[in-house]
Amino acid sequence: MNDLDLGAFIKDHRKKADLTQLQLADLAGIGKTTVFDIEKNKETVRFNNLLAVLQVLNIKIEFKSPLTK
Amino acid sequence: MNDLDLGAFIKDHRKKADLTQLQLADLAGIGKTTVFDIEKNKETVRFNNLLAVLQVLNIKIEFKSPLTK
DNA sequence: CTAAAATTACTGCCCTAACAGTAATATTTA
DNA sequence: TAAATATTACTGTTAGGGCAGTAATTTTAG
Repeated sequence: MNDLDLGAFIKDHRKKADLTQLQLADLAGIGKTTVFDIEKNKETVRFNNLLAVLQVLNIKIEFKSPLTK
Repeated sequence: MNDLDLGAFIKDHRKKADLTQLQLADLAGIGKTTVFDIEKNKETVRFNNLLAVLQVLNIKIEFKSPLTK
């Protein structure tokens, strides 16, 4: 599917936002362990936690199919 | 963020693929209850389970930020 | 180099997502 | 219409994600 390294992508954006993992976790309202897991590409994280992180970093998520392309 | 109704979006694609929830669940390797939850927009589902469903339906996920736009 | 900060890693507990089974509705088909 | 199928809903059990706390390692700042 998307072989993008989402963890690295998020980490990069966090750095550019000048946030530590703990700060990002607090802003997203989740635990620091979860932020760490997400940046480590742990896919078993809950979708809402991932969304919370993306929202803080102003990253939008899009879904595309051959139908909607 | 994306105020798309992801559940309805997935359901629509499942219908177009002519799959029942149970068939989709089996193809994705997850339980039928989880498919039901996803179509009901339960955001606390695990990201990997959502990805499995998207993959079966040939839906790609993209992440966009003002930086990568 | 040294000190401070951040990241990575591990632990144990709690909570709940995931699941199969079942049943009640809803929808589709004959 | 009735029968078959699919969806929605609920339940009890189980596996593991989430979390704070802690500590070790790495990175950054002075």
